Amino acid sequence: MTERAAEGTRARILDIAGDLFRTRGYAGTSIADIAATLGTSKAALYYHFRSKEEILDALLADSLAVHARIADTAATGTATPEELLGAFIDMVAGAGRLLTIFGDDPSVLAVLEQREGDYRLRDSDDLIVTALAGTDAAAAVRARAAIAVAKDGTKGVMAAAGGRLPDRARPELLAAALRALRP
Amino acid sequence: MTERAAEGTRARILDIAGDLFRTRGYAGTSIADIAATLGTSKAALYYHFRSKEEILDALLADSLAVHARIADTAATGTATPEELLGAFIDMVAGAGRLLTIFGDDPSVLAVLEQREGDYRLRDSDDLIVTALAGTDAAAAVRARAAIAVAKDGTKGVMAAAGGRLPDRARPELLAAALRALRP
DNA sequence: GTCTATATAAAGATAGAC
DNA sequence: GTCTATCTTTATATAGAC
Repeated sequence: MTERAAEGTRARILDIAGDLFRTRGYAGTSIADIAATLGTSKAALYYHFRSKEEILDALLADSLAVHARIADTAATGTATPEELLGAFIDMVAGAGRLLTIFGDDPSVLAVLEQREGDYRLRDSDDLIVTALAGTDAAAAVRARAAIAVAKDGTKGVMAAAGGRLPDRARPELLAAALRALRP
Repeated sequence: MTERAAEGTRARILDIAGDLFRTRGYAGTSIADIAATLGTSKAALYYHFRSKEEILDALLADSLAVHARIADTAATGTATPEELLGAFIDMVAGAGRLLTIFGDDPSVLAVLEQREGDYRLRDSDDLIVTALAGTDAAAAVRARAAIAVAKDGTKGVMAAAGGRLPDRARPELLAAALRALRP
């Protein structure tokens, strides 16, 4: 029963931290901020997580895994542009508040890039550009345009719609991304 | 001569701070970080700027003005989509390292949004969407897709090209943005 | 204009009681 | 599991000498 309660508290912490990290940034959010929103003391937080960075890791794990999987798929060359760009849209839409954290926050990217041997976000973006564009420079520009639609366009639509992606928006975004991709 | 030196130092501080804010985030960068890169003491910084936030303001002033001007132009309804989207590309490309600061950093947006009566970044984005799309929902999605290309697509191309926008890339991005805009 | 030294506050994190 | 109290480090910012 206590174990169950701990699970719930842990989830609430992640929920609150995700919100705060997204709106104030990772570096701009303190443990005290999270504890205050949670309604407990700072020490209570440290029962559930050993550090602020561990909270960040827990939040990023899923999103990073999804991103890596898309990059892997891209690397094999078996996926169509529709599938790749659609996967990006679904990643942003599905991760909801979580995903947007690491794409937008330099203080998060700084933490990730400082860890050597770790997963490289930018590298995997390059992989996907290559999968969409090959080696042609102009095609690479179009590929980055298409990715911008799938990621940031989706994010913009979600923000304007109050945090979720309307059903009608997905095909519209995918079609726009594909038009951006093809001359 | 001292006055001139002060001007130069001030510019160097802005240059360094812009770099650090961009890579580590505003909240993730300390005055000590800036002073260390500058090669002086922290106290020396406070001769040129009264606070860390004043440094941010100095960096943001130009970019915010440009963004507001684009929104104003959009509001009058006199500009074509080509002109609006081209202006966004030029804004990102021209501001170089500076502009990307406030679009990417939640800790910067938190500072800006906390100041009431101040310029609203998100509102002006909505203005531009309306100018590009009118009231139709599907068209609004396409407008956000086009803006994503102009802003984030440009940023992505610049990052891949080492920080500047290649000549060939501008028309390619603009064309991609326009294709995203039109069904 | 830049320095050393320091005031003051806030940060991350831990100890030990309950 | 959560608390109060506290340690340690780091942050912003200032005082006053040079």
